[in-house]
Amino acid sequence: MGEANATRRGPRAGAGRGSARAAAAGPRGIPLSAKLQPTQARGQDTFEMVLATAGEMLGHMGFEQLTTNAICERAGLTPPALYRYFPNKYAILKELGDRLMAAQDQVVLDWVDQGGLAGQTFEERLASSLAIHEKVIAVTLAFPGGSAIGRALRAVPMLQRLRFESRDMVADRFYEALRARYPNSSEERLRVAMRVTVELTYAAIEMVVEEPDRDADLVNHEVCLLFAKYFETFD
Amino acid sequence: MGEANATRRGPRAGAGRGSARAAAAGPRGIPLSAKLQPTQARGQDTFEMVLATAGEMLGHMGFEQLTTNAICERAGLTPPALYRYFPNKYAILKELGDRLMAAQDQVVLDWVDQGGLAGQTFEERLASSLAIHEKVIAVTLAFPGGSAIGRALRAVPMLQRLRFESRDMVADRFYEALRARYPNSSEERLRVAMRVTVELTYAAIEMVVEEPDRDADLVNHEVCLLFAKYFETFD
DNA sequence: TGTACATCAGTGAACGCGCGTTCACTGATGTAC
DNA sequence: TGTACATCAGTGAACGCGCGTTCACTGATGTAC
Repeated sequence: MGEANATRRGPRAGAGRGSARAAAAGPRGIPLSAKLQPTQARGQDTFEMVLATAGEMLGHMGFEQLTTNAICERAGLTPPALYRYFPNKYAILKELGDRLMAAQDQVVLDWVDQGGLAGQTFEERLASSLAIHEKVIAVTLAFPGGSAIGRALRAVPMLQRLRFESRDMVADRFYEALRARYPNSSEERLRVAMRVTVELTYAAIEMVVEEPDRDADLVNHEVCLLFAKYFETFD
Repeated sequence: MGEANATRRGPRAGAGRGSARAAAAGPRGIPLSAKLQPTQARGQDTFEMVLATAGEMLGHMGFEQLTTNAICERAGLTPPALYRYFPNKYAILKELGDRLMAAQDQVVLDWVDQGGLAGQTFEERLASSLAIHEKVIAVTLAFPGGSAIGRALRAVPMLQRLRFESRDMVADRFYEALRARYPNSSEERLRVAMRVTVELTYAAIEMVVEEPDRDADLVNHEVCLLFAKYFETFD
């Protein structure tokens, strides 16, 4: 039987390479996107269960130690149930990363839309920036495995691109929100400045999230002061 | 023979747990420190060969894909030669991380000792900070696998501590260099400020290193301007 | 409203591969007298 | 200065484990008439 299976498996080896799914493949040809979207409620539950379990496990371990088998065991599923929706663990990480970034981006973009960057006085801007910092930190801490997912987004080459895209998108929104306010700063400078601002803001947030019991409020305050002063260089 | 080996291996299982080496063990009991220091020139060469090969490989792949067997194959060694000096791949990453951080720290501390933080005018300080930024970036890019090692230092929980220690050490040196200059700022605030400065500086450097062909000079300039303005808040 | 059929969802069991690791051993280097 | 011995360094070959993955199958849900 073993041999029969082996020969029958033959033509399937490397499935996905060059196939329709290749469009969603990562750098090394590893497909990242979900294989199938569940259509029934039961399938949806399973899909979410995998993500919730993986997120929870990432709270206790590095993403390296995370394995599909372990997720299944903990979630009370069998591996084929997981493989029905996710081709591999990176697809799970990608989905978690997408969701974490979407959750973070949403509070930030809402904040921008509600005039978060439009404070008139220095103190106003400082307070506004402090508020969004704390909100993003809260969102990240509330997200199961949030800090580990954040780390994975930096460390896994194929997820890094997603992080850059999210950051650049937020930076573009910052740019648009501030363009009119600082008519004498060049577009080039203002765009780079916003990219730096967003990237360093996220780094500062990670700093607080990774060492949570260590002066979080003081760090937040200094970081916001830092950016408030920096924004005074635009004109 | 297989059985005889199995029984003979028995007492060795879990060696290191509770033994003398446990002192150097990581969070989950995984020992990190080198097993044996080579005493002869030949051993030194092997030790360095492992590190050089691992660093080189990290330039092409994420640290997850890095395996001890693959390092050996590429280095032209057999696994037991590697295991003579390194208990696992994390010990290799740790050694590389130590060396990268030592190389970075050295240029930074030399810069501090040579008055890098002591510029009198705003322009002087800006230029000085730009110089050290570029130097650290150059050191990182010149280090084989530098950017991947930097990522591993963030992502691997057991290496993260080393990164924090290095950062705090540099921040303390910054504090000491500036203490006298800003007598009216509280120790607490100045220490936190230095920690934030160093952390965000490294984040900015990683940003440039990870996306090297993208406005590196503009980013550097903005980042240095950012910190120069921030330093004006001390008194 | 009930039956027949198609599709969706998940199971039990196993597979192959390669990773980390170790064994008994050979060869190279250093050292005591 | 040469020999004997101890220690250091590295080899060839294999092991067990567990990870990712797949198979043929059963059960659950939805739908057409």
